[in-house]
Amino acid sequence: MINKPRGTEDILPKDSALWRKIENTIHEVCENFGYGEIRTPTFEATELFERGVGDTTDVVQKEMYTFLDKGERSMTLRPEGTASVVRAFLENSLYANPQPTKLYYIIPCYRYEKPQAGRLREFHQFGVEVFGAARATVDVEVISLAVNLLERLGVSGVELNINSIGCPDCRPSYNEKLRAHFEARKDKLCETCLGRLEKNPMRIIDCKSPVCGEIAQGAPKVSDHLCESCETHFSSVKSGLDNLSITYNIDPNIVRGLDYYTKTVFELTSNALGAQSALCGGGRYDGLVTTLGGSETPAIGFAMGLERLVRILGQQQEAETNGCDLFITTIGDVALQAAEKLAYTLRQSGKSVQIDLLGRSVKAQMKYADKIGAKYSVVLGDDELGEDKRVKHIVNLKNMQTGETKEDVLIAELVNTSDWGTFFNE
RNA sequence: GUGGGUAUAGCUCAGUCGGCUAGAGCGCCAGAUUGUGGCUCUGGAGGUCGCCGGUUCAAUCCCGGUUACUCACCCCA
Repeated sequence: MINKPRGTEDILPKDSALWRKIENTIHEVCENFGYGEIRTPTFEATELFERGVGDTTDVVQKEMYTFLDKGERSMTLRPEGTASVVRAFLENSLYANPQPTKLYYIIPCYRYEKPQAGRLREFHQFGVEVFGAARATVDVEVISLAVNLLERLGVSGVELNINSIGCPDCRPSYNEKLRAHFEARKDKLCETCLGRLEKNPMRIIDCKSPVCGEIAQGAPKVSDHLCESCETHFSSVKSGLDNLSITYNIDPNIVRGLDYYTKTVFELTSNALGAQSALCGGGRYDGLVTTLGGSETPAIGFAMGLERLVRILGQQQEAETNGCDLFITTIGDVALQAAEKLAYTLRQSGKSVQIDLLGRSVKAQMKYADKIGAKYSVVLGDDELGEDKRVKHIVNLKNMQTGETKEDVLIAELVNTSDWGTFFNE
């Protein structure tokens, strides 16, 4: 017996309806907001993520599926979507189109992590990226898109948390103050935080170790050290959200684990998720396009975890059965041939029809029709076939919900009627 | 990568203070007079008791290891 790889999931027919509903809603919302879908490769040159995501991050340092291809090139299964989209934006010169460029994607991502509730090695993200627009209006639009998606899906109990983490103008001086603060207490910091001290001291604030957390309590806050431009940007974002009546909390501890973020960062969390409560995370990344070799281009985006969304919605609602419109019960092989033909005709015209595939008794076939949720059924046997074993064109149509039977229905009538409920005056 | 919990039928779980052919409920399949489902009844199939090793006359049960699942930490969606 070969099992699925650790941290992967089979999505079975009973769940795929919910997945499709989510995906369809995503396409609708993005259409309404004017975003175009982009599809990029599942694997990319490893260097793209090292430079794009940042080589100080855990994602790059220890969670990537990296391998050498037959040409000895280092390739990596994408751990997230943003770096690829930026690469595609530059490689396809999308900046030459009318700006801004508004993109979205639904993709599988791969991270070598230890699986847990809401965390898998292969998982799916819905993400949105906007290039070439620096104003707070975009931040608000992007956030409102995420909020509206959850509204349309009927996800409840979600909180929006926002913060600003500054820009290349104000971050260096803030980082110096932070570094000074932590440097003085260096001996108490955990090992990972010692590494962060040099490369990215802001991430120490995020550290969950109790000692580091305590030291971080007294650390200077980003919000008190924003430059004027970041300050006004952040307040525009806030008033923009107020304008749309979107409620939010300001959470100074959101720092984001990916190095590329600047200014606005935000996340949507749900209390229905357990420890991995983040449903959606994102923010502005004005420096990333330059890092990946493009000219200076402001950008913002987010990613939403689809498995986490499914987890919430799966708790909220019953899975629908796919059912079928008509089950044709058959007696004997001649009748089966007639049934195959009738089923094929009806299926061609868009009806969902099933026939017996196991050669079972009439009773067992009816039982099966009931179990799969057939709305109507007919029986095809000698009585319907006539003397020359050709179909006489008359059947009894049974309404499986009410048990009512409509006798002597012409097969032609059955084929030509779009709603069989009319046979029962429904 | 670190820590806790769990591992017996397709599913949810009993159970054996170590001892004859390992159980229940649900599900699946079949039957309850000949061509009609849902309720009920009867029967059946299905388990190397996660895997390897140790202790023992004897292990599904005790011990060690291992793997998987799961939850949490870290990190993140």
